[in-house]
Amino acid sequence: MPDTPYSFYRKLLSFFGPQGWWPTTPAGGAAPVYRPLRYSPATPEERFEICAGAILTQNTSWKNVEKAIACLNAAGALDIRAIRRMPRARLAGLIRSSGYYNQKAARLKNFVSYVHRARGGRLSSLFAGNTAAARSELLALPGIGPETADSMLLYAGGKRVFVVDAYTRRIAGRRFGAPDDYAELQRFFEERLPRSLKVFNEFHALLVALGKEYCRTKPRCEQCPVRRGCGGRA
DNA sequence: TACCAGGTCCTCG
DNA sequence: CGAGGACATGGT
Repeated sequence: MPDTPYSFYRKLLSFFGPQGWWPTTPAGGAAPVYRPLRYSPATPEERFEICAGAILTQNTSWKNVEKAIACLNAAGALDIRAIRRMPRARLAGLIRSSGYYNQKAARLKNFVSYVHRARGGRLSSLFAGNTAAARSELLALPGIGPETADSMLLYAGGKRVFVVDAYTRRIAGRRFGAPDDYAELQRFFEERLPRSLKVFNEFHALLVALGKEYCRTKPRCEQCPVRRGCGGRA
């Protein structure tokens, strides 16, 4: 019997366990850590770190991003005002390990100026209001596309938004024959899942876990923990 | 050595 | 509108 998106989610959760997304740096800590079973960021600092991480991880492995975040943190620059005041070239140096550092430095600076100018320096004001409106404002910023915006809304804002990434596309295509287009694929999942922040939070993280280890470009179906119920389409 | 990684934007045809 | 390229580091 083929899985529904929700039964598929439950299998992934029981195999991999809670993923603790989005990782953030503990007070006094050196690098981000995963925090299982917390589905909304507690502090404004965590919210900002998540937004910054969402930009830094664009088409880049999280390992490289962790280093960049650790450097920012060590420089006292995991902070809206600090980044707003920092020269772009210095910021680029701090985030060097995350790749595309010139672009990403510009994107980060654009993001913090927006938060300063339009949100009085408070990210919470962005997430406190209408979600669709917040999403539009984010998408209007240079270097923030649908996945980055939705990651911010879900993991920094605690909004019930389904995040689509490359793994989601690959897995949903193979398993469900789901559409490839961002908005259509997002709706595919949102229409078929319970209205639960936990499910949206964990599901995306679990798809990344499956995509990294098993449902890769060259899939490892023999070892896949959820091969039963998989259509195995292109 | 190539290829890939928790994308986005720009340019062509 | 869709394909193709630029952006860049670090791991396998």
